Parts: sequence; C-alpha cells; structure tokens
Amino acid sequence: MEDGQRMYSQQGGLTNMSGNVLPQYNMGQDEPSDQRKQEIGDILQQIMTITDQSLDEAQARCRKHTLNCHRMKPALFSVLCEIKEKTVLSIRNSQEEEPPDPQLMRLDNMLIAEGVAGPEKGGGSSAAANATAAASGGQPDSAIEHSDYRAKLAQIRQIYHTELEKYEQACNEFTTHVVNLLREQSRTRPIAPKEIERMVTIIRKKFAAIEMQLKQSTCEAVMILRSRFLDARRKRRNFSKQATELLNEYFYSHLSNPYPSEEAKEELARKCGITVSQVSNWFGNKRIRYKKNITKAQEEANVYAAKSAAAHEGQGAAGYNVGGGQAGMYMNLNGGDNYQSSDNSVGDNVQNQITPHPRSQNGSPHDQKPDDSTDSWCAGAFMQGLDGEGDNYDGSSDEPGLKRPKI
DNA sequence: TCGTATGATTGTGG
DNA sequence: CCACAATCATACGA
Repeated sequence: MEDGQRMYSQQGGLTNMSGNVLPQYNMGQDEPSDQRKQEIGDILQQIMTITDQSLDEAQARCRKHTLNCHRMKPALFSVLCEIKEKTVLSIRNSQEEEPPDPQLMRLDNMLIAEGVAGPEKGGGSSAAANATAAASGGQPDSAIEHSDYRAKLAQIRQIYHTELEKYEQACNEFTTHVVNLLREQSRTRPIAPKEIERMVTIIRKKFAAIEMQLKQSTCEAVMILRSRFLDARRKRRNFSKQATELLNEYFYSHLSNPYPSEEAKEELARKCGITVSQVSNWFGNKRIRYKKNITKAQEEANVYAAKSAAAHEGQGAAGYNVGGGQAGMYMNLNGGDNYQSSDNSVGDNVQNQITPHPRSQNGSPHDQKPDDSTDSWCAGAFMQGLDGEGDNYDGSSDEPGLKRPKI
C-alpha cells in the first residue's frame, strides 16, 4: 500500500507528462487543465491501489463499473496501451519477423516428396505411390512390399493429418480462449487490440513449434519405413527366372564383349522388368564372377550356347560348339598345368591370365565383332564364335581360329 | 541350419 | 561417371 502511494506520488510527474500527451487524444478539450490533472490523478490512484485492496465481488463489480464508466477511461486506456507497447511489446516486436525456418522447410519438402503432406488426401496418396514407384524403379517383383509400404505410409499420413488437425483445433480453441480472455480483461486492463493480435501470433508460434515436432517425428517414421522397406539390400529379391535367363542369354551371346550399351541395358531392363542400374549391377557381378570361375561359367556358357542353338535350329549351331574343346582351349590359355580345376580355387591363376577389359568401348556390343580387336575383356578369344551380332547366332562366323590371349 | 548363390553397396582407380 | 573388386546381407536349396 505504501508502495502504491509512493509510486503514485512519483507518478505526479507522469501525470504531467501525460498532460502533454493527452491533447493528442482529443480529450478534455473544454476543461481547465488543472481539473484534468486532478481527474487523471484520481483514476491512476484507483488503478494503483485496486490490486491491493481485498474486495468482495459486489464491491469489485461496483468499482469496475465506476472505472469503466469514467469519461476519462478511454483516453487513459490509450495512453497506457501506448506506454506498454513502447516498453514491453517493442521487445517482442523486434523478434517477430524471422525468416522461414530452413529446417521446417526441409521437413515440409520431405513430407510432400514422400506423399505424407500432399496437397490433398488423394493427391498425397498418389504422390506416395509415385515416390514408391520411383524408389523401386517400377519393379513388379516387389509389389507386395510396395503395397505394404504404401499401407504403412498411409498409416503415417493418417496419424500425421489427425495430429495436425488436433493441433490446429487446439490452437484455434486456445487462441479464441485467450482472445476472449484478453478482450474481457481489456475492460479493466490496458490491452490494445494490437497486443491481442500479438498474443495470437505468439500462440500460433508455439503451436507451430509443436507442429514442427510432429513433422520431425513423422519424417523420422518415414525414413525408418523407407529404410525398412525400400532398402533393396536388406530386401534382396532374386530376379525372376525369365529375367535371369534373358540376362544370361545376352551375356553369353556377347561373351567377348559383355558390356551392353545404354540402349541395350534399357532394352534388357524393360524385358526383365528391372531397372537399368540393376542390369548394370547384374552385368558387373556377372563379369566379375565369370572371370573368377571360368570353368564353371564355361559350362553355363555351353548350356546357353546349346539353348541358343536349339532356338535357332536349322541355322547351324556350329558356332556354339564350344563345349568339347573348351577345356582344352582354356588350358591353352592358361598355360595348361597352371590351371587348377577345382572349384573356387582358380582364383589367382585365372586372375593372372585374364586380360582386363579396357575402359574404352566404342559403341554398343552389337557393333562389335568378336575378334575385331585383341583387347577382349576376359581372354575372350576362346569365346569367339559364341559372340554374335545380336541374336544372329548363325554360327557362320568364319573368323580365323583362336587367338592367344595376352598373357 | 549351413553353405552357396546372388543382388546391392562400397571403395578404388582411371 | 564407369568398371572392377571386395564385401555385405539376404535368398534359397540340401
């Protein structure tokens, strides 16, 4: 109470100061300034002391009413609002304008890209499907995983949207509540509409932070889902038999140069229902494993050669008769006794014999004759005859005999 | 359950 | 960026 009084006495100066301000608000124009000061002083005193008084409800209502009805009230209200704005609110004001959070943008982008936060429910769903398809390269093999993935993603999306809605609703409810409260209080406290607005933005910001957390955890969930379902390494699927067949056919029919061109890869990918990079992987693996175990591969080569021959019956299969003399040929290539025929132990010997494939491949394999150069990828000479132009396995190649590989 | 096959990834070199 | 080599992680058959 004493404090209040002291402050009040200090505010005498303020009153004077306000006296300078008040005319701006067009108040009390027709009254002598002394009287005005007196009245303002009264009101201020009431304000300063009102909180220290214990009032029963009736009393409080009565006082409130008196205050509210006072003709000086609106003007004082404005002044106090202004002072408040200049002191407290301006600090907040300075922090208000901030650039869009890059983190939030990242999260938003990801959620949209993953089809979680799509434009609409339907759109989101198709976006999710697209994302899935893009990630898989449209591989029909893993359709089950994809539907599973999509279901899980839809679940995440559902939770996300539900939560978002909840937050939004809560935010709106809370905002309304606060606004109402402030409006109510603005009858007795100097609360300008601007301040209410500001409070609303503060609330929205708080809820935006919560929303961001939701987005973050949603992103995490999607990432986990992705890694679980779309990490092909973890979910390795063998290609279909047919696909493997096609790839093997190509490989063995281009054995002297098993480097399909981009177009050939695309074609193979299309035929096999796999991606181009899978085709590349396949050929990469095939080449390396072929080299590592040539004898076995040879047998396989013969199988495919025989198949091709059968497929092209009547065209003469002489060119595929790589079986009989093959081992001998290879022995030749490897200097005979050096070669160890036991499984998986050919490693070093073979590795030393083969001619690494040079980087430069001029054109598609279809453009290359089996023996048009000596830089075969893998001692390819003994394969000659297997290699044809495309599927033209007519065996009519009258190329000269075997070439000795570079050793 | 174990060994092998196989598709994918990683690291390296050109 | 591509090919290769090594390696990983899973699929699959015995």
